[in-house]
Amino acid sequence: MSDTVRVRIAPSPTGDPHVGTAYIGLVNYAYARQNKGQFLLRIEDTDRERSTRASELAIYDALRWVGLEWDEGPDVGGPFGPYRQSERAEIYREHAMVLVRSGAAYPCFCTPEELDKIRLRQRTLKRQTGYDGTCRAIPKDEALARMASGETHVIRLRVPEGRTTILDRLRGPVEIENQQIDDQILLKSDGFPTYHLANVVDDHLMGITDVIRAEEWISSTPKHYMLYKAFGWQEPRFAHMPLLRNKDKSKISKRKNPVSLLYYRQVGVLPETMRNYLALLGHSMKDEREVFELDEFVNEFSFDRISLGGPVFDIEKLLWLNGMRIRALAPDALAARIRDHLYDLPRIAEMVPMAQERMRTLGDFAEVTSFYLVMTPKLQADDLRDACKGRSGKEAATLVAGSIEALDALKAFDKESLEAGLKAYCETAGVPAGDLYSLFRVALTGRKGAPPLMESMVILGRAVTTQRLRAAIEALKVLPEPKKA
RNA sequence: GGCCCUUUAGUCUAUCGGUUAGGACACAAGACUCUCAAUCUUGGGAGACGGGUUCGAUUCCCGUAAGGGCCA
Repeated sequence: MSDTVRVRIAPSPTGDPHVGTAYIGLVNYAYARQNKGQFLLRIEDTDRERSTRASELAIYDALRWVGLEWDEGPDVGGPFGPYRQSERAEIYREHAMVLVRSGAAYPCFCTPEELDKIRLRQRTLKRQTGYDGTCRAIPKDEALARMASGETHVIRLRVPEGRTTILDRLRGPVEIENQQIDDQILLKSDGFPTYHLANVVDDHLMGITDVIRAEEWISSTPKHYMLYKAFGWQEPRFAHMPLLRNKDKSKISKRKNPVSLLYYRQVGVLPETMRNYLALLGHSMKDEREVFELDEFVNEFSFDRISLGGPVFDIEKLLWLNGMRIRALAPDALAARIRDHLYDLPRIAEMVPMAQERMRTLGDFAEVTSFYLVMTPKLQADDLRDACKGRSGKEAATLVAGSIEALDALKAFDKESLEAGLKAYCETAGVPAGDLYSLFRVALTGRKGAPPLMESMVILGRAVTTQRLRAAIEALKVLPEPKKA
């Protein structure tokens, strides 16, 4: 292993770029810079169904926005590429074969039906479920021959007896019985690798010295140790950072929190606030300073100063910090930032079609479009009440909640998709579309009269739209019942 | 269900065996102010529980509980 520190983040390009990615990225970045090492970005797009190019580009955009520059990656290149897993399929296949030949892995020919049967039997016997190892016993020659004949198979890791002890820099040794670990699938029947194989192979081939990732991976680390051992490779050091949490302490999720970096950017959180705030979670500076710059964090970051309780992502404190940082800006600098954020021409141009026919003076533009720009429109109880069209607040809340799922299911967030998706939802829910739209209008704009809905949603974007709908659901749930006339 | 991780106020955290348990957000009160913010001052609020170890535990060990993650 080389002396220079090499670390990486490896996000999957599915959905919006996530605050968790920025959080882990920040720590990796700080560690790399502090040690004069390299910070790499690898795109884990082996899930061909869900990975999109748009999402990959959004990751670049969002990570650069928070100020994390990488030394090697799909877009900037580097000596250890390609850095996109979908372009490395052959490498994984070859490595899987190495393990099959050495006996550390074996092909499994069991069909899904057979696996179901195994599971069912284990369940009725109240035994631990998992692969029973049927194909382990197939002699290597026979197995190789069947593979060569084109018989459908996956490749599984032959998990040895005994126990595995991993070393986590933050927790010390963690021990686990190998029995707990299933014979992992390394290569799927379509020839694509699973996370574990791809991850270990890439980390090794890319010279990664330190794996700093989220705690959710800690229980798969023993599998990774086994793989390193099977290949005869030195494993990197591991550090598992605490997981960011929702208010209810569950793993941070878009159902309960805005998690898209794009959301925070759009709403006007400064990038330096975002990285400063993330640096406050799970780590503290020596003098407990809370407002500081990236380079200070790079200097002071230490694994010794990490606390392991999963921190709740608190938007209140984020906004307080943002206010502090806004006030600390020189007026000229702030002016420029506001101009870039609010009055950049493409953005205005997007809103003009909504505003033009509603304007008598130029100044009216500010009024008409204010709800696009504000972080949270104020919701009047009366307006919500009216928008319920006779339903109770709770019923309306359920209706909106269902519509969010319909929106989530949309691949594209454009006018046509929105219209089709919402219409279909209303039909299955047995609700006139107009009723839902009234709720949407108030939820999204804080007004009863506003520019066209679908277009407005497109301008607001997916993250802001869903966040506002969720806020409206909360308001609807506690909506006082109307006084009986 | 099995395994693993975690545990200081509503939230983020300091403390690396001896402190009146410190700071920050939020909250409350007051000051300033045409108002609202901002700012300043003040206030309430914490070591999950039970055992050990020790002269002494928030701190070390064990158990329980709770929360979380992963696997199924």
